[in-house]
Amino acid sequence: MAKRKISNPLALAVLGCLYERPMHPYEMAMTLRNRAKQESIKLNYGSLYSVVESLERRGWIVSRETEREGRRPERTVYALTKSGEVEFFDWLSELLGVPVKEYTQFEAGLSFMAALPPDAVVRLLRERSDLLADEIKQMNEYGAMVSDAVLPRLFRVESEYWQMLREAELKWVKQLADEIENKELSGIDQWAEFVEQLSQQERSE
Amino acid sequence: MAKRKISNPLALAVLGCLYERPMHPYEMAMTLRNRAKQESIKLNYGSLYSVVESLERRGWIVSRETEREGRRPERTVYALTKSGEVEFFDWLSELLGVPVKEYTQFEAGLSFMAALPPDAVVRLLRERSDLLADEIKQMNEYGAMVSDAVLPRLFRVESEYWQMLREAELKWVKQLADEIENKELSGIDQWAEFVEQLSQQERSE
DNA sequence: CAGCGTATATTCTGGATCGAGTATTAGGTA
DNA sequence: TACCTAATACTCGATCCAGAATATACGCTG
Repeated sequence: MAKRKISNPLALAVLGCLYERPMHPYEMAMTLRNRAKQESIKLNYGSLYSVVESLERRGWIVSRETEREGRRPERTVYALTKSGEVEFFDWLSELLGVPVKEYTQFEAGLSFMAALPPDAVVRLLRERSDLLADEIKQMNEYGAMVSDAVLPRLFRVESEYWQMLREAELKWVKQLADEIENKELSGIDQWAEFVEQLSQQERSE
Repeated sequence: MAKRKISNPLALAVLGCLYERPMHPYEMAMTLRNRAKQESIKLNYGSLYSVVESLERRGWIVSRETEREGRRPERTVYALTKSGEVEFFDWLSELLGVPVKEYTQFEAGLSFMAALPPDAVVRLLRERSDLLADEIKQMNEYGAMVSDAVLPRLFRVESEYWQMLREAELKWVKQLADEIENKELSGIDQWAEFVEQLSQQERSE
C-alpha cells in the first residue's frame, strides 16, 4: 500500500464534488459546507485551491472554462476526467476498506501523562469528561432536529461514526479517572514520588 | 483557546524528554522508540530536528554543548528552560483536559460512501472488519506479553486508549455493514438508482 | 582484512498547508 | 444615497514537515 501521491482528504472531497458535476472551487466549498462535510473533512481555502491545482497537474481533473458574471472575480470551472474517476473510486475504496493508524492529540497527551501528579491528571480527565458529555448532548440535539426526511442516514453516517467514537472515549476517560482515584492503576504507587523527584530539577531561564 | 504557536505533538515529546534530563535529538528519538512512544506520536527525523530548532527559537529549550565522541558526527545537547517547563505543563494539561475535533481518514471515506454501490460498500466494510480484528488480536497478544512488572500500565495507557478505539470501531463497522445488507439504513432504496444515474456521466480523457 | 549491513547523527530540499489578505458585488438600513 | 456588512472568489507568503541524502563508525562474516 504505497503512499498516495495526493493524500489530503480535501482532494477526495474535490473529486467527489466533480463526480456529480463540473464546478468551480468556491462552489465546491459551498457544496461541502451545505452538506456539513466540512465537519469530517477539514476545509480551508488556501488548501482547496492548491489541492485543485495539483489534481489538475496529475490529470485527474481539467479546467473547462473560465466564466465571469458581471465584474465578479473570474472563476475557473473544473471537470473530472476518466483517470480522475478511477482514482476517486480507488482511493475511496482504500479509505473504507483498510484501517490506518491515526495519531490523535489526546493520545500524545496520555503518553506523557505520568509527568503530571496523579491528582492533577484526575482533575483534567474529569474536565474532559464534562466537555465530552456536553459535546455529545449537542450532537444528539442536532441529530434529533435533522430528520430522515431532510437528510437520510445514508448521508450522515460519518457524523454517527464520530459521535460513537466520542461516546466510547467518554466512557473510557471516566473509567481511567476512577482507576487513578482508587489507585487501581499499576505503577501508581511509584508515580507520586517519581513526579516529585523530577520536579526538583533546576532549569535555566 | 488560541492555537498553539508550536502544535506538532513531536514538540511535546521533545519537551517531555528534556523534562527528564538534557539530551541530543537523536537520543530523544531513541528514548521515544524504546518506550514505544512513536506508536502514539509520529516520529520522523526531518520533523524532529526542525521542531527542536523552533523550540530553541521560542526559548523553551537551550543548546548546552556540542560534543563529539571519536570522529562521529557532532551532536548538540539541549536542555529545558523554565519557560519550556511551563509550556510543557500547560500544553499537556490542555491535551488531556480539552477534547478537540480530529479528522480521520475513515470519516472522510464515509462522507463519500454514497458514491459507491451498496454491495461494494458492504464488501469493503467486511474487509475493514477483518483487518481490524487482526490488528486487535495482535495488540492483545503483545499486551499479554508485556507484564506490569516490565512496564506498568501507567506508561501504556495510550495504547489501551488506542485499542479501545479500534474495538469500538470494529463493532460499529460490523453493525453498519449489517444494516446496509438488511436495508435498514434510511435512504437505501434511492441509493442504488442514485449511483446508477451518476455513473452514466461521460468523462473526458 | 575487505566488504557489507546496521547504528549513529544530522542536513537539505521541495512540496504541502494554513491563515490572512484582497477585490468586487449585493443587500440592507438609517 | 451614502454607508456597512456579508457573501463571492481567489491569491499570497511564511512556515511546516516528510523523505531522502549524507557522512562516519562499528561489528560481523568469509
